Parts: sequence; C-alpha cells; structure tokens
Amino acid sequence: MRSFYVTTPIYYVNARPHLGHSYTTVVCDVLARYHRLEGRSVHFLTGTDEHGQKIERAATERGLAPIAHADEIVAGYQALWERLGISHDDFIRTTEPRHRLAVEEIIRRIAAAGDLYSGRHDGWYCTSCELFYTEKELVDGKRCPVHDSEAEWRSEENVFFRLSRYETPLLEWFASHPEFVRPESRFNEVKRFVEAGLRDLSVSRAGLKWGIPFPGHEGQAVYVWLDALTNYVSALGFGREAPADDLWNRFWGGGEREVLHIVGKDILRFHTIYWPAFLLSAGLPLPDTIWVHGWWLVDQRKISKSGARVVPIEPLIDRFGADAVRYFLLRDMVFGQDAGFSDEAFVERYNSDLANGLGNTVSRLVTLSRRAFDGRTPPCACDDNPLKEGAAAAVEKYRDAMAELQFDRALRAVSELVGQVNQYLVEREPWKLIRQEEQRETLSRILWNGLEAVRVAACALSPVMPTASSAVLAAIGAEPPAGWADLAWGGLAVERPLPESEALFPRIDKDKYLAALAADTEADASEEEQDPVISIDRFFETELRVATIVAAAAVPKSDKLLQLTVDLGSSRRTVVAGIAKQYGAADLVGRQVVVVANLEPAKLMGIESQGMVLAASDDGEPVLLHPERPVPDGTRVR
RNA sequence: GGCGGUGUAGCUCAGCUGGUUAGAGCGAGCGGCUCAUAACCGCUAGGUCGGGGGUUCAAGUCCCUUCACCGCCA
Repeated sequence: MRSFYVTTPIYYVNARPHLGHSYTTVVCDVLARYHRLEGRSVHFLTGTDEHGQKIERAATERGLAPIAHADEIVAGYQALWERLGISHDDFIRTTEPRHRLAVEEIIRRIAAAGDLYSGRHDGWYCTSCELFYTEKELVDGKRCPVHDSEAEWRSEENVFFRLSRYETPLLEWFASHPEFVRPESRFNEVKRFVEAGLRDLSVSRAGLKWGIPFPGHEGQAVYVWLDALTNYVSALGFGREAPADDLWNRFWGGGEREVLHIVGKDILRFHTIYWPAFLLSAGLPLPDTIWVHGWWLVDQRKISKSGARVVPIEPLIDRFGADAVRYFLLRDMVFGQDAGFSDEAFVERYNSDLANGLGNTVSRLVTLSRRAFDGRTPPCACDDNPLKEGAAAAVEKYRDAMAELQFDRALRAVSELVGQVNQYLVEREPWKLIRQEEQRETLSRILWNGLEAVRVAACALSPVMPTASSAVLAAIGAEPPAGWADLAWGGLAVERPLPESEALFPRIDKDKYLAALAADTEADASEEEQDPVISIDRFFETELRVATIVAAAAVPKSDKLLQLTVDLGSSRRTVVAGIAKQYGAADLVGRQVVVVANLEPAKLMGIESQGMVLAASDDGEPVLLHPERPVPDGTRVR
C-alpha cells in the first residue's frame, strides 16, 4: 500500500489563526486519520512560514526580534491545533536549521541545472505581498491592489530562476497527470496560465535581513516562495547528510508513495507552477496532487461592505467543542467550492445532525437497553436485518466519498444511517416489548441492531470527530476502531455493561444562542464606537495656530484652489486651499484664519502646500473659521 | 476584453454518459408515537430547473444566444 504524505500550507506568522487556517488544517487531519485507519503509513505535516520583510517590520514595530515575534505567533497556532485535536506528525518552521539545509540543497541543485542567473529587477514593490507589480496593476498607479498600501520603487540585482524553460515540461506533466491539480476547474486555470507563457522568476531579494542567505550570492536572501515551498521536503530530511529516519524515501523520494498538498485557492499558482518547476529543475519527484479548496465567506448583511469579518474560531470551540466545529467545517462546505459561514447554519447543523440525530439516537437506544437488559447491551445479536444492509451501503458511500475528498457526502451517508436507525425503531416499537417477557429475544435483536448500526456510524465518524466518536462508542459499550475491518457488521459485544451517560451533544436553543451572540456583537460595537475617542495629548499633537492671510491668488487651471500666503508671526508660508468657489482672492487678504501648522507638506497642482486652512464643511461647502477678535499671529489654538 | 465556473423548492444543495409524474436535508404546516436531548416517525409543501431560441420521439441534462454573480488572465 502506498504511503500517504499530506500537508497543509505553512502559515505566515503575520497574524493569528482564523477559520480559514483551521479549515485547511482540519481537512488534512481528517485525511491523515482516515488513512491511518486504512492501515497506510501516514505522515502529516503543518508548520509556519516565518521569513520576509513583512515579518521583520512587524517585529520591529512591536519592539521584538523577528524570531521572538514568530515564536509568539507559532505558540498561538500550536495551541489552537492542540485544541482542535490536530494529529500532525511534524511541525516545520522555516527558521529551523533543518529547513535551511534543505533550501540550500535545492538551490544547489537548481544552480547545477543551470537554471539560475543574476539580473536586474526593478519595479513597484509591495512589502506586504513581497511582490513586484507593474504600474498598471497598482491602484492609482501607486497603491498595492491587495493591501492598498503604497508600493515602493525598487531597483535591485536579483537571482532569477529560468521558469520560462519549464513551460513545455510543465504542460507535458499536466497532460500526463490528469489528477495533478484538483478540482478540474482550477487545473484549467493553471494550464491556461502556463500556456500564456511563463516569465523567469526572481527568487532572491537584496537587503532582506530576515531570510535565508542565498548561497553564492552575497547580500541576497532567498525569496519567500522558494524558501516556503521547500518546507514540504525539508521536513522529510531532504538536504541532511544522514537522516536518522528514512522519511524522505518513504514519503517522497521512493516510488510507492502518495503526496497530497492541500491548499487554498489564493496560493494556487505557487503550488502548481513554481513548486513543480523548482522540483523538475532540481531533479526531484513531484507531488501527486495539489488539491485546492475554497474559502469560507461571511454573509455581511451588516453594514460593513469592506473586508469580510474574520470568524474567530475559539468561541465556537468553547461553546460546542472541537469535534462539533470539525464536523461543521467538513459537512457544510463542498470541498473545492466556497461556502458561507453563519452562526445560524452552525447551530442548525449541530442540532439536526449531532443533537437530534446521533446524540438522541444513542440516548434512546442506551436507555432502552439499560432498562431491558439490566444495564447491559442486549444478549442476542442479529445478522439479518435491514439495518445491516443499510450500514453496509452507508459505509460504501462514505468510503467512496472520502476517497474523493467529498467530505460533505461522506458525512451525509453517515447521517442517513442514523436516520435509518430511528426509522427502524419507530417501526419496531421496542418500548412496547419491554414488559413482555416472551418478546425478550425479539427486543434484544431490535436493540442490538440499533446499537450496532450506531457503532458503525460512530466508527466512520472517528476521523472527523475523534473524541466524540470515542465517547459515543464508550456510551454503547464498544471500542474505538482500530482499522476499517471494524466497520463491518457484527462488532458489538453482547451483554457488555452500558454506562449511564450524559447527553453527548446537548441540544442548543437556537433563538437564545443567536440572541446572545447578537447581544455580544452589540456590546462590541458600542465599545468600538468609544474607540475613536482620543486623549488630550493626542489632540495636542495637532498644532493649530492663528495666521493672517497676506496674499492670495487663484491657482491656474483650477477652479477650486487658491494659493495663500499666511503670516504665522514668526514665519510665512504657502498654503493651498480649496475655497476658490466660495471666496474671492482679493477678499481674503488681511483676514485671520486658523491653520494646521505641523501638517506634512503636500503638492497640489504643482504647488507645495505647507499647511491647511481650517473651515467648517457645510454640506461640503467650506466656511472659513476665524478668531472672534484679532489676536497675534502664531497664537496657538487649543 | 479573453478564458472558465455558477445560476434547480424559503434556505443549503443532489441530479453520471439526454428518457417513467424534477430529488434530498433544513425550515414551515398537519398527523402519529412517547424509549429519547420539546426529540423521533409519517404526510404535505405544487419549484416556468436564470431568460430566449434550437436539435431530438424525448432536455435541468446537448447546441446557439442573452442576463446576473464568481474566479483566472489581459
């Protein structure tokens, strides 16, 4: 059986984890657990991407060393993964020595293949994206289209990777590996992108201190993507002299393996074009599949039209438990598509599938069985009944869906089985048989069937809800599955003690829950409203002074602007004001106004304005402010 | 502007290579049951399958066109 290597992207340590990170990681965890149950040799990797100017700057702003900043964010990720029950085998950090070795080795190989050269690179650079942009791509010719921050003009000597050389090899690879990128629509995007032609890629940055030094190129650091992508092999010991384990051969270098990268659609190109090209150049095997999933979107019925609300995941875990969150994430998103997140959908899913469905079914079966059979599982098993067939069909559907990463379908199949149990119980009405001694065997078979079907369902759920699955199994006197053989009918022992158990998934009052959330949100909102309050010190940062207008003239080619010369007592300045429509130049001379004296100079129509004249804005129309009686020029306004 | 995707019951979605009265879950209404977490079971809800045109004995399912939204590219 092929080994199975599954990876999350490594997460950038610029922000705390949110729903999106959790989703990707949970998906990988479910796959890892699923394939472990299948008996495959599994390696599950996640980690963090920690280099780059953005991190360097963020750390500096916080007065921390970059690594200290990274450590803190990493701790947050690791704590969350712990809470979510993530069973990764390794956690790679790009700041680790083992990673650096791998990056150096892959560069050595790429260089040996003749795919690196030095060249000049100039253009507009966004430090947030760590990318160069063309002027066209920038908003207003100067702002990053993604971050809306101002791009910097950079001109530097860089190391380039001959990506253009891999156009044909990549297309050939795509053609011969129809499952290289999934879903298919994403694969099409990638193919078209490559067909349109590939430009060589800058793979180094000059002057980047927080990065891996580029071997053989003094003063250059490895560009973040070449750095980051290599994590997938560095964690396996690639580049190390004598790896203690044989991870590299078992999970990447050898033949009988499956490598699966799970990524969000935002990093499609890096994983499906750059990464394979790097590997081809380095003479290394490629991953089998890059599977691209969509995003969780938040319905913004509330005002804020800008940026979607970030969904914090901790409160959900606090309230419902990690397993319920995991279940929801997999059940309510069609893998590969976008999905909408809402608290309402969450509660509804929780109540219908887990509380009313699985939880309640366990509860009614356990209660009946305990009552009828002295606190034990029924004494007679049964090998011929509709539930047996239902369970077999459900397991087949479940496994087919899981193999295709159709988690929603897999879980639906399990819910259907639970539904069949309830149906079966209503048809057989076991509660009516409890007091009839002569029906004891019939009753036993009925309850045993129900319990056994639940056992199968719970086993199937174990990759998705490891803890809850064990709890269900314990409640019905069964064991957690050791392998898929345990999904076969007949695993429930007879006359096993049935513990008295609490509700596994207590039903949530949806209206109350949503009302409580709304109240919290309102409280937050009112706090936010108070937020804009500034301290007196902050106000005094603005230096307002009285000044007299000593000269005024219309700005050529502008119908709104006037060029004013104002006397601040100790100095004179030029100020450009957009008041030409309301005030004639001649009328203004001699008037006292209030100006912002410490404003950063700005060019308006080619004239440098060294301040700003204060005016009330009456429906957009400026109305100049002036002192009630003349005061010396330069008097501070406060 | 080019390429691709999506548009099916109030909501979330199934509907493979065209073929009986277009399905499921949730929500809603009605009825049943009482073992269970005010749960569970049954029935009902009559949706022009975005619009228009075409191919066919037969189209949600193929072709053309058009609208809306999304993605990638330019």
